[in-house]
Amino acid sequence: MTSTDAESRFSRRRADKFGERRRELADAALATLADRGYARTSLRDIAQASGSSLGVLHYYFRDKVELITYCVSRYKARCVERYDTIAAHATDPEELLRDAGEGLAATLEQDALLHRLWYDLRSQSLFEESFRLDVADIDASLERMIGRIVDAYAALVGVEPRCSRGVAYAAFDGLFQQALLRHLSGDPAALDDLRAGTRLLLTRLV
Amino acid sequence: MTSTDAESRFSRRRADKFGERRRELADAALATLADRGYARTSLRDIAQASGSSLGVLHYYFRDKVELITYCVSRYKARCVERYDTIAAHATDPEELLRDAGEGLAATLEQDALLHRLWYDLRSQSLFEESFRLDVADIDASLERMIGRIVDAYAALVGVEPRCSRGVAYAAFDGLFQQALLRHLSGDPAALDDLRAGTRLLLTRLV
DNA sequence: ACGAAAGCTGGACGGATGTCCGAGACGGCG
DNA sequence: CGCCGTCTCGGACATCCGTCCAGCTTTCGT
Repeated sequence: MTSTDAESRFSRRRADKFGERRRELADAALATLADRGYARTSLRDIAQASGSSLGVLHYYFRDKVELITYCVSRYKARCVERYDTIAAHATDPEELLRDAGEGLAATLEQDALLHRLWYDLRSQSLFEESFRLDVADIDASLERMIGRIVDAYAALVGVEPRCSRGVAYAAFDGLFQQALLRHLSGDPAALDDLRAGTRLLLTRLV
Repeated sequence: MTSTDAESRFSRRRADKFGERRRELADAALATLADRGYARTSLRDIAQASGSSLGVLHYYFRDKVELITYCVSRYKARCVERYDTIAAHATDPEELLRDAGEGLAATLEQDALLHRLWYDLRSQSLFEESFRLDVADIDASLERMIGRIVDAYAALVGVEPRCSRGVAYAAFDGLFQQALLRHLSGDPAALDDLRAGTRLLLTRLV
């Protein structure tokens, strides 16, 4: 055990400043990651953007992998929270169709860079095995969220969903990814097409 | 103009050994990219894997960006060719449903690493603007291919497709991407689920 | 108020990367 | 054979990266 072992330092206290600073640094790192992308973000970028230094990063995180992993797991929490707000509280099918499309379009517009980071990290996980577990966790939580919307719509129209959650999530994810691509390329119709596509997929898949 | 300007050297000849060697090197580079991923591939990796040297790469390509861009455009040609073989020649709907699912599953299994590279490059294009045009070209050609399958199926059952090509491609792409993720993670059911998902999407979307 | 622990700083280090170049090898033509 | 343009090699170079550390300042318990 070296004197810079983050683990032992952490366990030495209760639930304190140390974890708080870790979260603070991780959030700053997340902003930089979202801005530059995984492959182009160095520890120096993160340090500079967060107003700290290289030493601080290594003081709170054993190495870059631990930092990124911690960032991703925190990012996951944000994702789930973000998507859960879309869990439409509609009382009739038409309202839910509108809410679902509107929710997806809203998060696409507001958090475009975070979604971009998500697709970046998911692609990286195809090459870097150390990311796979966290990525699979996020993917599963997103699948559950789409599943809730599909189930809710099916219940409102009084039928059972006619496709698996996996297929439904895959289709919506593809739709969302294409919309993100076009939105970031400056296509003004991307958001409206996402709304229309959401409505179409939802009515056809259940 | 320096003595290493690939452009002028190229125009100095007809259509000759120079272009041929470029293609040869680009194909070797493509294999390395597919193996290690964009972010983890260096010029030294490419040189070593292709049995050449750093100097040769810089002799035939001005810099790394030109190499990668040329690789991607060549990769696009492969992609289109590959996907065009799926253009099912079926004579009845049931046969096309089977052929389409079988074709997607076959290319997913045989060319998994190339498809992985495609999703990697498409993610990178969200950050690196210089890739966007080529990526958009590939995306458009893939959308056309899915469109042909959808149109063919609709014609065989005697109706007009009930969704835009964009939505259809987005849904199939999401399905394929999820299948790739699971296939590369060792999920043995990924291929069968892709076949089933293809059938489901095709019948629901037209 | 004092000393120890925690927190932080800036830079040093070895290694990897993209770029570039000098020198040699190859191959066709005079 | 001898020459010269084409091609290739391996290394030099500056830069950037992740890691690590010696020493400084701040915080806090006693």
